[in-house]
Amino acid sequence: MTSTLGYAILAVLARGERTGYDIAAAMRRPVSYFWTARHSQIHAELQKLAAGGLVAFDARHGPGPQDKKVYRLTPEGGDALRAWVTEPPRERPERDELVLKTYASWLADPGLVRRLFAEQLRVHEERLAEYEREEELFGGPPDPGDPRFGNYATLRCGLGYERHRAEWCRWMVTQLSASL
Amino acid sequence: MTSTLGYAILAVLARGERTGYDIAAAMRRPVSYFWTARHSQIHAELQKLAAGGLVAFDARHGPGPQDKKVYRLTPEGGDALRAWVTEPPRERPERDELVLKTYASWLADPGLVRRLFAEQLRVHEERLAEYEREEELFGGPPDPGDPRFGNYATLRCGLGYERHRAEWCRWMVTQLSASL
DNA sequence: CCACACTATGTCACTTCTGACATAGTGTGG
DNA sequence: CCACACTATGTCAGAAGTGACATAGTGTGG
Repeated sequence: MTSTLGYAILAVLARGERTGYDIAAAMRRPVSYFWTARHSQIHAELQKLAAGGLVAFDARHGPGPQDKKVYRLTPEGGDALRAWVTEPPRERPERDELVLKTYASWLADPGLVRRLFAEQLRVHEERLAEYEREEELFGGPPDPGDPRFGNYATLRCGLGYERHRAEWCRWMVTQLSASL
Repeated sequence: MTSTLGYAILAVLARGERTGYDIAAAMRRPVSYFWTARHSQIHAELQKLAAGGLVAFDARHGPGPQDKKVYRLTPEGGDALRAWVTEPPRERPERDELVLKTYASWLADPGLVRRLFAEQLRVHEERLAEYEREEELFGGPPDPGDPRFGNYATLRCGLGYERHRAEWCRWMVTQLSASL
């Protein structure tokens, strides 16, 4: 019934009440690195969730032509989120533009391909450093019943992902250097 | 102009001529693990690519109500593909349902969450074993100018990804076991 | 005091992707 | 000889996601 975006929003609201704007900001750099949405999508989804009784809001005076709406989880929303969490995820199709480019890379100039991967390597190394700084702010893993466990566990995933990705880019650069 | 799916199709056709059905089959388990599309999307995209002159086809007698169409890259299609390969990829938003569930996992029953990750771990370990078998079929990395380099490099990426993912799932299971 | 960034909500046209429906020949195994 | 899987192309409704447009108050720095 509810889309995955809906659950992403519920997961954010489980941490505390937020405006649509706050939720969009939390998702801009993905909610701890794994789900993004524009505010246009979030406002629309919040209306659906409110219609379904999974979230409720108080209107308060705020800037702009409309009042601001502070959303919170309803008990039904909490139940729906809890039930969804332990259900197996649908196998989301992986779509990765860089890997697709790699698949076709034999056609292109090796020097240009090498530059592409060197640039990507830089991006992943930067992100890795950033995540490592953030990891230090946690003094080891929180308890699995603590909301902070969600943040820490997703950060661990991001950390592993960036490491894998950086290593692969480094390997690509090596391969392409050998052939020049 | 052309969508990423269009380039995915061009990348497949760069290996040789194919019918729409062949392309869909190649993408069902993603084109070497990174891009998927249904046949309904592929047929529609092939029509656009043909209209744009990036691919051409010969109709041959085949099963079904229509003739079968064997598509091939045109010189323009090859140029477009080659140019696209070395352009930086747009930062595709990451959307990962399992990581989203992790973010909300502190709300749910730790035993059920543990089961979810144990199951995911099994999936990744199986896939890893499969990829490792495939890697053995290559006797080391092909030359970067060889079409097989594309296959090998994407396989390497898949291998690294599955390893990272399995390791993370294992860590999650450990965390959730400690708290039971 | 003015410009600008930030807070805040919303609509709309458009693209992309999914899942179901529709149709039909060919080859294989029981 | 029949059922079934595979080859093969296509349409269509609807969901999901993007980017631009529209509007306006509040606080900060030069």
